[in-house]
Amino acid sequence: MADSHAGHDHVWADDLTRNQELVLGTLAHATAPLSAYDILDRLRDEGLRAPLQVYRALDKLTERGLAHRLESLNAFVCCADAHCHGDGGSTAFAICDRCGKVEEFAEPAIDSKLRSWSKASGFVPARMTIEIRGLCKECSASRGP
Amino acid sequence: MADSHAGHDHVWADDLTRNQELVLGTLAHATAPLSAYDILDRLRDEGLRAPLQVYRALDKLTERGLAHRLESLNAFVCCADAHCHGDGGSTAFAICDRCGKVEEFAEPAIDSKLRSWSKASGFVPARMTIEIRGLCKECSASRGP
DNA sequence: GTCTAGACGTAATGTTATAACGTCTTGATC
DNA sequence: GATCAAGACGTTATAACATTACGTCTAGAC
Ligand SMILES: [Zn+2]
Ligand SMILES: [Zn+2]
Ligand SMILES: [Zn+2]
Ligand SMILES: [Zn+2]
Repeated sequence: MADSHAGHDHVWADDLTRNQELVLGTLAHATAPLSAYDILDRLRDEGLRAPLQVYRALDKLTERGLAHRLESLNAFVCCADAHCHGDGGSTAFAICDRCGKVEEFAEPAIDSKLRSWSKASGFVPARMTIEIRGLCKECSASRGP
Repeated sequence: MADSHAGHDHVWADDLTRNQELVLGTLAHATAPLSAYDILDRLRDEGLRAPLQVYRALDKLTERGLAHRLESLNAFVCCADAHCHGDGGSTAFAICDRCGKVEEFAEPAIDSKLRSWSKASGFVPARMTIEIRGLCKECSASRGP
């Protein structure tokens, strides 16, 4: 095969490897966060056989901000915010415990509060995790007032 | 043994079980977060043999706010803030990637921002995770200007 | 005394993540 | 064009984290 990894249906970046594209594509089509093993299962037909192939791709994708790891779930989502990639600001996630839907949002005021606490404490931040678990609008509506 | 589990050196609550006291005591004496298996290893001499004994105690302790789970580390710490226990407000953690030290702090403004985002979005929050990874004051000082 | 709820002990298993090794491709350098 | 270095890749094995399932024991309610 001369032309590598053709057949994808969206381009996120021009220099992703085949495995990275496969993993990102899988995340993009998912409606809920996927664990690395979920992703692996969905890519068996594409030839992936080992967890490490997925973890390596996820490492690169999260480094570049094209995907995010949800720490409270040990799972991954495709970045939903074009402005988010690599702007250094922290991103927050609201995760529905019932349907799995994830909303990615930025609250600059939160980021700024965390930074000012850090500055005051002498702590040098490298990475921030902000996750809310609960019920999304639809799921809470279907459970009573 | 008539009098159950004597010999501890601090009382956090009057109704902890023996396993819960052992686990909380272990966390209280640690200088960095401990995984469930770390805790288990330190309690072999007290008779604990299985992970579940530790996980069950941790579940109860975290429910009551006497210990906290650090999601980005899959590890646990003793609660460091007497005001924190069960006040419903979210607690934030700054975790040093070099020495492991954890600082627990409350930023009501952050909590309030997250709640107002939730209200505006129709999301019903149940639990919030706020963790900053980086270098503590001492560790960043010993690494250059 | 009987019943029940909850903590406990144990074994087995499931899930998430990394270590260690060698190969292959690509692109720079000589 | 040969050599070299960096980095993606494939594979196996293993480590680290967490839960399911089942039976026992005790304390308190009735
Ligand atoms: Zn994003
Ligand atoms: Zn939902
Ligand atoms: Zn606390
Ligand atoms: Zn430190």
